[in-house]
Amino acid sequence: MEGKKILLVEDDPNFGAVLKDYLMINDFDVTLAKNGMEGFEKFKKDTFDLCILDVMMPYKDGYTLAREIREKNLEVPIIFLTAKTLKEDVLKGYKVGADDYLNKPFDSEVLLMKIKAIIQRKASEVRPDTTKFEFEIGKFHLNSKLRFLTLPGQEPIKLSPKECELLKMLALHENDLMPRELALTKIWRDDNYFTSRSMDVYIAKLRKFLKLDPNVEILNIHGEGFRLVIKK
Amino acid sequence: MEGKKILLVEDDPNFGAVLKDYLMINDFDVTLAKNGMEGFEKFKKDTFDLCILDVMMPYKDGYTLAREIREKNLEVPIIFLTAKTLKEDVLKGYKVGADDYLNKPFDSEVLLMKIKAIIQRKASEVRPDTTKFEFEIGKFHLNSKLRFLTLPGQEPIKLSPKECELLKMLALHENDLMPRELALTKIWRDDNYFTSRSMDVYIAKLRKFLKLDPNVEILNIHGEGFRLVIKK
DNA sequence: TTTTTATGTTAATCTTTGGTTAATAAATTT
DNA sequence: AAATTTATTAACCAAAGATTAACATAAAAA
Repeated sequence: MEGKKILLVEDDPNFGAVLKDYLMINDFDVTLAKNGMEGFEKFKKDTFDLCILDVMMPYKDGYTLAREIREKNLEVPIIFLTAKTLKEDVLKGYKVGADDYLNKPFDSEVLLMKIKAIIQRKASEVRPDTTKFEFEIGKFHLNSKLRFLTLPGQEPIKLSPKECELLKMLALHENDLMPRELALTKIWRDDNYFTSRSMDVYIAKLRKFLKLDPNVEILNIHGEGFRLVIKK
Repeated sequence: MEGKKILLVEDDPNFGAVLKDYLMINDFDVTLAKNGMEGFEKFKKDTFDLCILDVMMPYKDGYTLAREIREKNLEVPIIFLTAKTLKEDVLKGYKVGADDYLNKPFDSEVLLMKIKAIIQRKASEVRPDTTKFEFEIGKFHLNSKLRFLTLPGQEPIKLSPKECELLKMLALHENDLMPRELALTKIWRDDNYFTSRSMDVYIAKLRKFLKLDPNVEILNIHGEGFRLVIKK
């Protein structure tokens, strides 16, 4: 149970900091974001065991964020925090795929118990690969479990593990920056000159595959990373 | 979702009857017990998809009942109903292995949502199907109990235990990835270089058998496992 | 502009994994 | 105990995958 990663999205800075500290004292590795936007950015850049989302937030509320998170990851447990006790809100939360619901003010010990129960449950699930593994990339379809890339009417292209993981990571950030560092640390598990060059070789390979659809391309953002653009 | 069996244990006859009716209107098959004792008797006599237990009951309270139920069944989801909002009670509930917690009076629609969410979740958990022993594999028929692989008009092929288990595991994952590791841990009960090579030998044997139907083949997914593809 | 750094690309090399056959060992049956 | 079946291990080769080197170009910094 130690060192499980929690993404905490809470706009109230005081409450957020207190809750973060409380969770960290209890051996969780907590990342705090102060709004939905930031929360989603942080979610994309790391892998979490649990998300705790405040419902009421400016710009992007907890439900919207939850929906975006579910698009990228079908299994990560989500707990909502809310000041409101409105029935509609609770229902909305469950519909979006919440794992639990907690009214503010709540007892921190209860939250801790819920967190433990949920993480426990997820761990004990003998799971069929429920992580997202199918992606639409322009006219392409990527199945990252069976590792192939298909284009209607075409013979499927078999992908190597690295090709596949890299393309998947690009797809998870579609039309957005996929930082070099992210791919290197996640896929190559090391970030140095050589792994970086290796990744460039893989980018070239993917570009060759993706040429078959002129609306799809991988752009470089100098010094930052790559961007999979899909023109519609 | 229809026809799921719910065990409802509630000592208040009025409330119990109303809740039972409400759930039955919503297509659940509800068994009502009016105390912990009766609840446990009924639990043992049937198989339920969910238990809803009132916490405050004479003779045997909800927690005690939950513990007894957990002794018999580690899987079945349990929801507690309670009039009290005491923290200790909620914590106690989670410790006993509750899936959720609901304060009375509660909104029936929220309960319904929770029930659906919980049953959904359980349904998506895979249970390895140990019972199934007959498989159609292209033109072949596999009986993994008698360890026969038959092709219409052909002499049945006798399979050795390992051949048979491996083919069965492939068939259970038909057209999908059967991870190396899975077969090794389940069939060989060990995952090392030698068992892995042994498995490769068995894959070769199975391929030889399966050659008789050109629409069936075992593909390798490099570094991951194998895939039994059946072209239709 | 010049210099440096980052990226694009191809091909050669190295490493890991898998396919296959055959030899041995272990278990089961006769 | 001999024969037979089943399972493991070895050996060798092929294929797939990953890295590195080499050289080119593009972008940013000096």
